[in-house]
Amino acid sequence: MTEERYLAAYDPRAYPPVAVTVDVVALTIREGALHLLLVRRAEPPYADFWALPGGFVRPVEDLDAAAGRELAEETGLGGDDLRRVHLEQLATYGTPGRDPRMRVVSVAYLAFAPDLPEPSAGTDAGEAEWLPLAALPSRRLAFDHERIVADGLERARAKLEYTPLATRFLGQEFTIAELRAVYETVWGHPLHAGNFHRKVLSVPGFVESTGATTEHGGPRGGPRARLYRAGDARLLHPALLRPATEETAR
Amino acid sequence: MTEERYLAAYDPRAYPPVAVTVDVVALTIREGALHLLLVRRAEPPYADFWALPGGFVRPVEDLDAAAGRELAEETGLGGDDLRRVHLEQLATYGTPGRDPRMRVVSVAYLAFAPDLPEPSAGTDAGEAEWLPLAALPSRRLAFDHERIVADGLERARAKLEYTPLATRFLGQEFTIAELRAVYETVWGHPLHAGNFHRKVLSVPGFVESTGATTEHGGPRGGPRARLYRAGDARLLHPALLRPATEETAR
DNA sequence: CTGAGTAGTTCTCAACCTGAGAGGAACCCC
DNA sequence: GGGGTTCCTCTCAGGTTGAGAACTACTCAG
Repeated sequence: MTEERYLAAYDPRAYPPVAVTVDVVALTIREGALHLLLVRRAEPPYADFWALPGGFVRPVEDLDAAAGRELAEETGLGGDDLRRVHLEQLATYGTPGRDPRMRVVSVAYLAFAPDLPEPSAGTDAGEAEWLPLAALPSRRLAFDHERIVADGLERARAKLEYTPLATRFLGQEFTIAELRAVYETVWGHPLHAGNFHRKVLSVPGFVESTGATTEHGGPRGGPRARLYRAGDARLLHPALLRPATEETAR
Repeated sequence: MTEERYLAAYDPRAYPPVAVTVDVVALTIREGALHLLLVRRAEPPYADFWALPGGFVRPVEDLDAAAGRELAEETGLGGDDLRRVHLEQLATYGTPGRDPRMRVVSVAYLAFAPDLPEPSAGTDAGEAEWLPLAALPSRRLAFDHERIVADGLERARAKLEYTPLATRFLGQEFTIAELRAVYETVWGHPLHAGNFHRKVLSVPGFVESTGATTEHGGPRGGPRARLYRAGDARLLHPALLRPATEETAR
């Protein structure tokens, strides 16, 4: 059996070393637009390029923990704030040559965060920023990070359909209109306010009422809105499907 | 920036080595039951335990290629047969201590295969077998492979909802009833034949008619069935949702 | 060869869900 | 105080789903 042959005959220490890293696609919504957390690289390769926050997994550290640590380091977030962030494994990228220095296998994570204070605040160094996604196409990222971001975005769009994770972009209490704005921002098209409202309230466990309303109406008028918090569902049934996008990815 | 500090100050060669492996959750349907490909380990750790087929990623080998190679080695499949198998990345498992020998990060893959000849046929050694999933609970697997299998099964069930991958469990041509049997097997409950039929034919690109029918009726009677082949859709719109499973994973 | 049973396919009908539009009411700003 | 904006609810038509039944073509046992 090949596995056994390898385990027996093969001493990994004798082979070219492999490094394992984590990279985080961290998304948030600021001023109605999706933003991506990027850090500026100081050293080659790709010096001065922007890249996803990430780094080596430590010798005794779980992958999830490494991703959480990287996110905390770059955002300056800790404790409770960090606990409000959704973090999930996205995919693993390990094509030979993706890092010119050595074989690097990178486990990518996807994070949804509420609107946070400016990044890099807590950390020791370096430039970090929340980049509006609209500005991304004009910026080349290090390594294969553009592909990772694209995969992350697609995953994010899909996740909003069948999970209540849209609430992770918002504070503890939010209005249905704010929740709708999250969907519109991530999916990139407007939704019918009335139908969205009906649907959100009809899915069991998506949101629960706090009984309270906003203090004031909206800045441009309109009544006060009722406030909700996230419910206890982890999956939405029935799902909130996004309007058909013409071609079904044939 | 922490990543940079590491890259500069940190020589991975000086650290305890990390090994990267792939493991494959390969599923097929034989005699109306889901089966999982397992190999028997010859060497410690977990000698004599059954495990997922897998092994080290070679120094210059892409992750997907490594998974395909492991699958081919254990099934004795090659060329065209292998091309009919669906292979996708599942998730990555890297908790420290999951392999007692050293730090091992394993990239798991999920495969859907049509009913294949007995495994291990083409390979050089070792025991390999297709185990009916019903027999799995009574068997302890090596490492954290039970968890990986559980994750793979959940992914498989979800994938059948919104992709046409159920066809990958079947031959080039199949009847709607055979397709329905795949869904019933993977989801674990019976489906309404008439409604399933209507739905499959109404989703664009799921299946296309060959114009032919089976040579004979079924073994216990019934008319000949029309034959179809997989269509060109890669996503099902609208999806084929599985009946609500009581608790919505609250 | 015949009749009972099985299964593929189509149809019907009620229940539900969705998209689109409209309207009432609360609120902002001027 | 009035115009414009937004939250929330309602209505209605169209589509989809779940359940059941009908029709027909076939196999198998007798």
